[in-house]
Amino acid sequence: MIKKQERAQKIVKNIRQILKDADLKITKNRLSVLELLISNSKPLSVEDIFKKLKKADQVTIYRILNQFVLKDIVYQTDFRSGKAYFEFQDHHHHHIICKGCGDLEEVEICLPENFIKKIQKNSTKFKKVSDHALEFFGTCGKCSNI
Amino acid sequence: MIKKQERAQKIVKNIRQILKDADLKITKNRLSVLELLISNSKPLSVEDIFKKLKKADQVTIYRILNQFVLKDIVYQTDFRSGKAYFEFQDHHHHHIICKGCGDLEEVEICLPENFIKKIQKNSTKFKKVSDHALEFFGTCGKCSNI
DNA sequence: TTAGTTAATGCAATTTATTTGCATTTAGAG
DNA sequence: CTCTAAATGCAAATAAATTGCATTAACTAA
Repeated sequence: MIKKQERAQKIVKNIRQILKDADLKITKNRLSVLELLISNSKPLSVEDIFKKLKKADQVTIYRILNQFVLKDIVYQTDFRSGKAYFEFQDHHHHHIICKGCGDLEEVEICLPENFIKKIQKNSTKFKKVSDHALEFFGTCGKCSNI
Repeated sequence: MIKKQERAQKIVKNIRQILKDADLKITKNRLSVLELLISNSKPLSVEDIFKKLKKADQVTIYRILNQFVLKDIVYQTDFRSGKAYFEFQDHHHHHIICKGCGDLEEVEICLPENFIKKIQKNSTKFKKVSDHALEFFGTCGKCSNI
């Protein structure tokens, strides 16, 4: 019990610190959105967050997430679904998404070191690559048996 | 002059063949959408195509593009812009997109051979990875000087 | 601790992207 | 050339995201 409480306090403390570090005011909405993203390992849509929180307006969630993305607190991805998904980035990773059911799995492998360097070298317009989106698509076990 | 005409005829012939191979009826709209995508090297949005063609309804363009994607004739990407972009895929490649102005450049490098294999091996849910989206983001020369 | 300023929020309305329904037209098989 | 099913255009609907503005809450400094 104590352990769980301590852990919870630690997380809350971290969340506050994250907001402070990003020069964002500490508000109830920001805390709960960030806490939700941290405790959920999967990417969440605005709708997902709205349904789980209930107290915050959908517009506020949009605004908070856009700020978080600008401040590099959360990572935004699209999975060819027509809407944005958001994820807390404690470690860089990618996903495989099922074309059938949309289920997803984390992929821990990332691009080789020299990959980005090579791209920067070969580019005429770009000197610096700051970021990349890499998503894999496939069919999961369940869907391939249907 | 003759050369240009011959080339044009050849392209048109190819376009017709592409549609036939995909079991799609040859219609004026499909021909012009596909021709536009082939002659343009850059990914185009529905709006882009609509403005350039003028004769086809926007809804028809949506429907045509969705069919083309299903038939693997064109490739759909999002560049974190909130709308879909479409590109004729004569060769597999990726892009760098400027965070400032949205300008983009093709990237010819692709994932190493063993990369996909490794992912399939490590995955618990997925046996087969059929496809991937890889986009790089950065700041182009023009925008980094502003 | 409190007053004051600025930013955050909620609500309504709008914009933008995409999809759907249905009547009309057209491509292509026979 | 005719017939049928699919393609198209138009209107309307749905979905995702943004904007304007009045109200509220968070931080700063006294």
